Amino acid sequence: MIFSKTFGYAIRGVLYTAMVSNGKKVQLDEMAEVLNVPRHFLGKVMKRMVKEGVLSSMKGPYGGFFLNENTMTTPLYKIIEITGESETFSICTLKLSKCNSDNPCPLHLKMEEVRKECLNILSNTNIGDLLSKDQPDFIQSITTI
Amino acid sequence: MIFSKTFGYAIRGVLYTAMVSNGKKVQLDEMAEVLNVPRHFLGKVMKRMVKEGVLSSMKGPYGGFFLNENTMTTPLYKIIEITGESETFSICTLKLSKCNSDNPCPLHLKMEEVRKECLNILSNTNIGDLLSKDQPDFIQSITTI
DNA sequence: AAGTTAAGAGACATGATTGTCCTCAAAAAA
DNA sequence: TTTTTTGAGGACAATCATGTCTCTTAACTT
Repeated sequence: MIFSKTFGYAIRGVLYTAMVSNGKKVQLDEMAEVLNVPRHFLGKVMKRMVKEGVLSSMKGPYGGFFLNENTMTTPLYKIIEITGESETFSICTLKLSKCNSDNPCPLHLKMEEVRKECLNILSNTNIGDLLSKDQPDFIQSITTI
Repeated sequence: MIFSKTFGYAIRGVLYTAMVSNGKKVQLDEMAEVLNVPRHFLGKVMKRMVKEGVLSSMKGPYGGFFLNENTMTTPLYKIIEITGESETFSICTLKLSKCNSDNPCPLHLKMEEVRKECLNILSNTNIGDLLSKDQPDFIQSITTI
């Protein structure tokens, strides 16, 4: 499954915030540098996360991004929605808009199962799940591009 | 799985050729019109199919595209390769180039299985398989956009 | 041989995604 | 209240996928 770069940035941004902020807030500058992501672009991505309630932010000195009550339980699919990619799971592989179960293209059935499996993963995995593994070099795994 | 429009055009072009050509050849003009695809763009896609041996073509009057000994046994994955999308199956969901089984990103394991399943489908399905179903309105299913 | 028909191929146009730059707004510190 | 720090937001640039236009090349017909 190929999703946008934006999706990758979003996940990594949220995960990084969750990992390093123990009460304190994480600044965009730090985040962009450590994640090796264009700062202003990341800013817009994170802004959308905040707007949709996945994360919170505060301006001014000692401001930055921080977790809220939703963050850990946000399913990855929610982030797919926010980055505008939920159509991924309904768009026909051959890009036929009229393709569906009743009028399937020749690839429809075979692809349907893969699509569903992927949708299941993204719906049933949340941010907390990604963090809860005892991966010693977790930070490294999301910052090494 | 989202692949390019180009991939969709390629598959539909080859399938259409296989369906309507009984010995005779299929012209680009007809194909583009029936498939509802930009003519010159489709031309370039089909050209690549010919260059890679998936299909054959002939210029001049009564020329056009026609099947060859490879067409029916061409796995869909071959067309993925031709349209330059084989990286789909190795690119990390978070777009981390260093992500792999030894140094996995938090999503790596979960996505790996989906990716493998999809790769299996595309490797084990060929053009002939897509045609062999007795779908009465097959042509309609690949021409109705 | 000349004309016609079709694919091949290059140059350019458009649109979406990604990336950059500069300014604004809010929150804290001085 | 002024200054500083930080995210928010708009305008624009670069890149890549897709689409359009025009000319060239090859094969057949006359």
